[in-house]
Amino acid sequence: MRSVMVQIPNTPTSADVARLAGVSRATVSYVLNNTSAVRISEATRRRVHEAARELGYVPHAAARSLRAGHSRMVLMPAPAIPVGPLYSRFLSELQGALGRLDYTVVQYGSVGLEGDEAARAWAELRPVAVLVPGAGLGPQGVAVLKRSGARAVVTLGPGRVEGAHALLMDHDTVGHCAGAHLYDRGCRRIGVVMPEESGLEVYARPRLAGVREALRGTDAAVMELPLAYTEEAAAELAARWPESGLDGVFAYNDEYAMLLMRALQDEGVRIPEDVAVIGADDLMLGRLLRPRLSTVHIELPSGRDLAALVDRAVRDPGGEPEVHTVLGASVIRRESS
Amino acid sequence: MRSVMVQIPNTPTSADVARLAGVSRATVSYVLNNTSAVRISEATRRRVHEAARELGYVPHAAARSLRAGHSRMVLMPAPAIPVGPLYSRFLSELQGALGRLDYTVVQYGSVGLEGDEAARAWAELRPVAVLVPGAGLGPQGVAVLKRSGARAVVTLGPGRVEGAHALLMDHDTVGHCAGAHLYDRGCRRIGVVMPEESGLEVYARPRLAGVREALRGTDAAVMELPLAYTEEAAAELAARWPESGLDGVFAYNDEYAMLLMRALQDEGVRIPEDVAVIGADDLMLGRLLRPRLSTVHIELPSGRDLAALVDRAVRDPGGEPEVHTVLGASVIRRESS
DNA sequence: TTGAAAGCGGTACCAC
DNA sequence: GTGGTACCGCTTTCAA
Repeated sequence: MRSVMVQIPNTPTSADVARLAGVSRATVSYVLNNTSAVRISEATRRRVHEAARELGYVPHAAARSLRAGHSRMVLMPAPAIPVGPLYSRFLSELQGALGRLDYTVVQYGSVGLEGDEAARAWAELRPVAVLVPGAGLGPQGVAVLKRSGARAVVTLGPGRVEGAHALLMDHDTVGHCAGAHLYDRGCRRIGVVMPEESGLEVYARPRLAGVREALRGTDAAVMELPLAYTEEAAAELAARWPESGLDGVFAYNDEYAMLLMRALQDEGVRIPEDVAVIGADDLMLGRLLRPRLSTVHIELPSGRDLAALVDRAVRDPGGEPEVHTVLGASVIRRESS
Repeated sequence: MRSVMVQIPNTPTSADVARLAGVSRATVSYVLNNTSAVRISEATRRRVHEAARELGYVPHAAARSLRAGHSRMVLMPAPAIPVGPLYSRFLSELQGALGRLDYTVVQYGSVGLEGDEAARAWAELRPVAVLVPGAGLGPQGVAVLKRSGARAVVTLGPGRVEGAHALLMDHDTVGHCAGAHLYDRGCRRIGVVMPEESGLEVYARPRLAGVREALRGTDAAVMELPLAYTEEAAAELAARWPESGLDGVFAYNDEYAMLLMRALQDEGVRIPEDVAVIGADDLMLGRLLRPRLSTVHIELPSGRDLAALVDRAVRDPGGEPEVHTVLGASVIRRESS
């Protein structure tokens, strides 16, 4: 004896609530928003709440923000590639922190949209703030967003963009750490793994540059090692290893390091005696390898700090763009180097 | 000589465009939306486009959908825990497919919101469809969403919910595969790793149940092995291994399998001679372990199929909820079992 | 071919 | 204390 009501009822509006409670729409608004500037009798309050509950009334965010002239929506593009536990934690923390500040975090599925074109799509939602990881957003994009009401645009990536706040996450540092470490360990012919998977160049290039920089002016040579994330590619690379004469390698990250280490070991190359290996990201799996993997530990900014920056920027949109360097990198030496 | 204009201009509206182009707002709307029901002279078209470009006009999505009475927004909760490459791929594919069907995919940061409470928050955005992975959404939540205009609610998880379409991803199957395989390999005392990390019970419990089911009525015994994702916890578990008498273990997934294998090997337990190990998810790392890790390969539904389901449901909201079983599982035997 | 105007749902000012 | 009402930006009928 359920679902006697087959007809899907229209979405209830505040007018419906008002009618059912026998009051005006204004009163409904006052009650449901606890407007302090106006006093409503307890009896009326109850009637309104009761009516809203009965109808299952849910306010219409679009109507509200249209009227208010602004929203509390913080928009980020949804990551297109798998993100590791590090970044994932950071995201959760950020969402939690922004949520506590009463912002709504929304990740926009921007598959197939590029840079400033994406910015237009985001701008249609009139977010109060936009957080953009990676490069790809240009000054034009920032301008579009600001003109459409975004009070804060924050980039998280390698460089700063005119008009936007920046959390500089310069992966040069990561490569620099790795390069310096390998050099200290006595390596003079150093390979740097460059993943062939698309979407990773953003991190791979700066890391390579960092290694180069760390070794500039020394007697060490740097060699790029393009590598697809497959056993075959790794085996092929390992087969050519002896003739390469490499005595050290920065494997881009721990996962590529594991792939490469396995291939090298299968080939009879000894780690670290024949070649020192270091990864990055300090993933659990590095500790589980034998020899244990040396790695560059990366410290992302705290989600709470970024949330605070966003809030500050929203409250004072006129302020100078803040620029913070937030990517900490430090070598964790284990057994592979 | 840049930024002479310091004053932040107000967000341009279609009225501004109309004024600049010397036409009415209606005409602006016609032109920018390519309304076919009405013919606008080429000259006017150009003037409007020109004006829009010059002002950097971006339409206001909220106003538009308020007027239209519906949006093209497909909402999903943003994952709170790190997602693996499998699910990540699935998400990208889904976003791409929905994007091609002209939907906008938005992931709502629902950190700290529970089930039907979250549903209310989502409903405020008046999405045309809602996709909810996992359990946690009850019939009430579905009702709230539908009443607020969602034309399709799809759950992706272990069970179905009254009123919602369901993509049944029953992880029992995964455990069942693993259990049956271990039994076939001769195991009779079988351990099942239960991750202690929160958020994973949703998958762990059904997988355990699947193992139990596969072994029901046989002479094999099943034992739960709570395990935190740390080396210490794994070492402790491995230390107690001999007395446990286990000869087979389903390690929840490949990552926990790697953790456990390492601890067991460090303890001198031989794999697969002393104990057979199988993981799940068919991650690359399983192929890199020695012995190579047997695993349960999991087949998620195609993003395109789900996108099609959503589109169908949106076009025909009255239709019976579709229920599909979409989780394929098959054992990939390698060397660890 | 173009314009005037109503109205989507909510908020907040001003009367009563 | 409560109600009437103008208005946020956009679409779409109806008239001209």
